[in-house]
Amino acid sequence: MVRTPLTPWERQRGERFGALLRQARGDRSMVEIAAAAGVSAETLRKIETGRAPTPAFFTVSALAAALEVSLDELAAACVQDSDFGDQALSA
Amino acid sequence: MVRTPLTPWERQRGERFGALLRQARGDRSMVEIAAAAGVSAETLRKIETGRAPTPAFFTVSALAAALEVSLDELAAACVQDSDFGDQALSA
DNA sequence: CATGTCCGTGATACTAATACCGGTATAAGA
DNA sequence: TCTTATACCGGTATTAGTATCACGGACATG
Repeated sequence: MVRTPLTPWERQRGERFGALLRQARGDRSMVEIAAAAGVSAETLRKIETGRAPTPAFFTVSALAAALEVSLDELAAACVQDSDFGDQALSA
Repeated sequence: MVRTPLTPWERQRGERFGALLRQARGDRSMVEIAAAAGVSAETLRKIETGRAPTPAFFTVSALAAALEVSLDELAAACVQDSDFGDQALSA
């Protein structure tokens, strides 16, 4: 095996991450935010639903800018409630 | 064409991003930082050399945590000197 | 009721990220 | 000199992100 498949923990983290983005989006439409971030609406939808659990850094950066949220807060919020911050280290 | 290939601008942004990470790493070794972040040394090297111009968000997040740098500062630093901050927006 | 629009979704296609392997170069130390 | 450690490079394999296409539901308007 060359590329490690995503662990269940990583997928759960992706779901939490997507939920955070959806919450930050509020009542604004997906296409509006996606257009503002320069990504396709389907990509945003996959990230929000957790079907793209590990999106690209600059994609997240653009979305965070469009949503006016902090990247550090996003990253921290995805790990805080799991209390497994170093799980990736043991893998 | 389904997935848009990386533009030259995106590759240059990746090079700047990698240079920032290398600068933040200082004299510490790649394997040390890579192990602390939970990624392979080859991945870190590719990101630093710009051969992986759009790394995953959580990969960058783990590296930033290992390097003790801010994600927001990293993202901002990659766009500041290019003066094309809204290039992705017009796409 | 028919039609058009907007939004979200599922399926598919294609590119890129990640990891492992081997080889090479350079520098420090025994 | 030989060994060791670090970093760079090329190739390969596999998974995953992203975009385009096509579909269905909601909602308004004719």
